[in-house]
Amino acid sequence: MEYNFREIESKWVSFWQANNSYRVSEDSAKEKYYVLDMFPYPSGSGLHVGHPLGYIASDVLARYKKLQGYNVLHPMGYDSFGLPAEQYAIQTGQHPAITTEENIKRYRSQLDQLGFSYDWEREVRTSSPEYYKWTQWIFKQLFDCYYNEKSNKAERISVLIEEFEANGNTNLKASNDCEIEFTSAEWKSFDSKKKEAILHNYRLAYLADSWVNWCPNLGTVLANDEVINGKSERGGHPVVQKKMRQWSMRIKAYAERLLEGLNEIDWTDSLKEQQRNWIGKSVGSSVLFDIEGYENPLEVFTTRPDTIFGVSFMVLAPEHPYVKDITTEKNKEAVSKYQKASVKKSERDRQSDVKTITGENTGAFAIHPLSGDKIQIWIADYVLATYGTGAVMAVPCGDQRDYDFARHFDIPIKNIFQDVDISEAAHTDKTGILKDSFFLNGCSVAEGIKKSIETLESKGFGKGKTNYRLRDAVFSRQRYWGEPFPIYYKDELPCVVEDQYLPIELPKIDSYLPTPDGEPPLARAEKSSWNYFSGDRMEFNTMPGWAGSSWYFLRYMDPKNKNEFVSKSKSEYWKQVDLYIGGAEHATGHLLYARFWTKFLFDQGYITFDEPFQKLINQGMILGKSSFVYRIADSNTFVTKGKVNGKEIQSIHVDISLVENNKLNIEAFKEWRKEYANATFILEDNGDYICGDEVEKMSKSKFNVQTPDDLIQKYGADTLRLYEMFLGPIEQSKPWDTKGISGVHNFLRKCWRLYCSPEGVSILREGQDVPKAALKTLHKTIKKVTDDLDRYSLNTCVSTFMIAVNEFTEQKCNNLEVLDKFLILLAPYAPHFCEELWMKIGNKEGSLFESNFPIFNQEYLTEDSFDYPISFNGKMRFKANLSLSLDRAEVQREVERMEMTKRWLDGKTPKKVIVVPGKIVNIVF
RNA sequence: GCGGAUGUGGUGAAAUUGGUAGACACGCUAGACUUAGGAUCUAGUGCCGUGAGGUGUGUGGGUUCGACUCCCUCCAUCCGCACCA
Repeated sequence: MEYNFREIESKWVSFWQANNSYRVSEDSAKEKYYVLDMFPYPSGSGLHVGHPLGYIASDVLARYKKLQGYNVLHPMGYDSFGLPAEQYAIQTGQHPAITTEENIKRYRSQLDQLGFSYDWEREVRTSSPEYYKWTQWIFKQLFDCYYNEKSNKAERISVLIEEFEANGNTNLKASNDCEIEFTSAEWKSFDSKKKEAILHNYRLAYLADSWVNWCPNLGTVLANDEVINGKSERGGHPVVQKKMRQWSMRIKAYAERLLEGLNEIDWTDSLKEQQRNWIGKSVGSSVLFDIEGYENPLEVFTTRPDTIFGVSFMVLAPEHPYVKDITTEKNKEAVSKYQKASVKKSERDRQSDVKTITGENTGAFAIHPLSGDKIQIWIADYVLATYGTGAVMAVPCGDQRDYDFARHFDIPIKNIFQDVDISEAAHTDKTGILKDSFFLNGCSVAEGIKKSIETLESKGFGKGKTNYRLRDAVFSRQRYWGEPFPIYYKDELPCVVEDQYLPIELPKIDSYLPTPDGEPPLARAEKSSWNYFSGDRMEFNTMPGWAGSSWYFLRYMDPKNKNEFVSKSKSEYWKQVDLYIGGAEHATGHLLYARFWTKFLFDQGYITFDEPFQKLINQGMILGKSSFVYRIADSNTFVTKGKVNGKEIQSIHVDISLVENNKLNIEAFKEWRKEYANATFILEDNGDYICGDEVEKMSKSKFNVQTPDDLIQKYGADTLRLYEMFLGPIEQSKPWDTKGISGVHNFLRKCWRLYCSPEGVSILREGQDVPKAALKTLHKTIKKVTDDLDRYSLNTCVSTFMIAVNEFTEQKCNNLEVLDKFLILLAPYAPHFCEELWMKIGNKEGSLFESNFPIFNQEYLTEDSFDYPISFNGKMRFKANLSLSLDRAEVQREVERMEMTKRWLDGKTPKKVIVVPGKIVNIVF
């Protein structure tokens, strides 16, 4: 074999390892470039072909930037805390650390096979104590900070305490859930327990009794982004609402900055839009309604305060705290029945039941703050307790949901829009002129909103307000395999562990299940099993999966630092990630949380940038291509695709390893399953059995999973790298189909022949006169590849390489100078292949990657003539080679003189002739 | 329902600021060579038509000398959100 990829690839992998070729360090003489992959969870099944897509892309770009002279940081690590290892531990009793270690080894060997240029000395693992020490440390900083809305950043709790001591909390503007107001004197009179409880309402990491998504099957709570359509993201188990004391992160405080920050970063619109949606900002007003015979006013949030005179009833969430107090005796029974029913409903049920209108009248009345009218108060579960104030003012003429509710329960509908018919539906557009609205009469929507807020504020019945859908993130999990909290309890009061005792390591326990009384697994640990123990007990919860992944990109900069999570000088050198590649499924989880932590660390001055990922590319999902055989119903006879017509058949998934280019390997198929051993076949006329195919998600049950290992075995890593890039644009989802991989492999072989004789000896010559054609091909290729890489168009580069090799082959090019440069162009894609040829053609020492990326020179591409497409009425008819020195008029004259032109004009006179020099001629007649 | 993305040959796709639609591959057809290999080489391959030619980038319209590209309408597929007040 001429091109022995197996030998070559293992040779260069060991060379790179032996020479530490990819070790990087800070170098102020060079400009930095930080390329990052989303690190994987090391699962037991290893890498599938979808993973490397992003890794190959980032590796190509990392190598390209390195050749261009950048100091490239390109690290890799493992998000190694996670459920599967723990589930496995529960089943087998084996410590999850052991399983994790094994899985990581497998991942590492798969990654090594692909020839990535990672600096493995910088590897991080979220589950290693050296790493999670700093996750715990960051948690401590969050615990010790609150969000000051005046300075618009996180500040220390000590600053807050000073403020409390000086002024109480009356003038404070800070994100909190504190329900009481107190003066400086009152603060001082509180005992330490009460003080701590109050401070807790301000901390960015805090304990609170909150409604959480509880997944009984997983035995843990889940964050909102881990719940999809009422089921757990992992495993698809049902999720119910439960009130529990949990650690939370006050991410809501950052809602506005997380929203604004999106304008500064280069992410796709769809991703930014998803985050905007998730944050869910709405601007409006809060309005206070007095309740007849009740001391507290009812606060609602509305985005349409201009429609305040259209209010015809109020609706509270069934869980609203006022309900029990204000419901009249007569309505008590019905209301409490309704409440009970809605608590039982899971969020999923509430969602799927959008069409059914339900609700119950409390019998109480609110007083309209501006008109003084009496307004019925209802409860209904379309109002969510967790959004806004859990209460709405219903304006049926302007809101379809309120309209339907009013119709259903026969509540009067007041029309406050001029010349608008609301007999069939509400007027939901933000248009129209108000009427029957006192001082708002004649106002447009925008004027009405402004004026109504002014009036409400001046009368003390409300004020302008912005609401966010984003909720604080639950931060504890009732699990073993996660970061322990640096927290112990004294009299059930949480206390932080001093820095010197970090990390708090996971203690040994006898079983990874919850305790019989429902405590998390850590409650099983003996006091002596903890490497640090204080107070009455340690925290039994562990941190969620997103804790470690929210800051790992920073640790890569300084992975071995024992004194800081990252040194200031190193984070100042490497700064943000310049290019981040990974899947879109992290839109509202990891990518939001990482932004949040980055902003926090920025606020506290630990880093100098507040967005983690400047440019982000979402690689598309790789779908599987399944193959089918067609069995004639109730028989053991299989009919080829071309002869199915009309027969009654069953499609059966067949393992894709038995199929090549839709052609079934019949012998292998017979051996695949016992029941097929005696199968008979109806074949195509040429004797083949052709399978059907369909694009589906990759899954074991569909026999369409493709691991990179087989392909590397068969074609080599360089072929796989080129092929994955060749498939299409990186961000597009596409079916995985090995059909076509041979084309890419053949390209490498053809390229090899350009450099070497069949014996593997270089056939290149140094030439004094470099052929013009070869130079032209080379520089055309340099230009195209550089441009394409700069716009992340990785697929088109591969075509460009193919064209170049085709042209060089045709030119019989054997010029060392030209082909030497071409190797550098190709090297980011096929590093082993290029290193080998680079050495063979005479570069004896070192690695190709120490050289420089070729620079494009226009000189070699300049032509003196051009093959003009000559079109008539916009249709290209023929081509004419004309000198580029001709001006418009001269070109026109030349073209008009031509025989072909006369023929196409067919005696008619051109009305107009458009000449774009160097581009096109268009004759209009 | 709202928001985002995508629609180009038998297949993956290309066409970067409007300027030769289908590059480059796969597959297929015919042929050459070879020890009948998944090797290599040659020719062909959007569709209709023997041909000249016609036609063609999801649909219908518009702007333009010229539209895959810009504008409007509709359709389909995928993704996200969804009683959010």
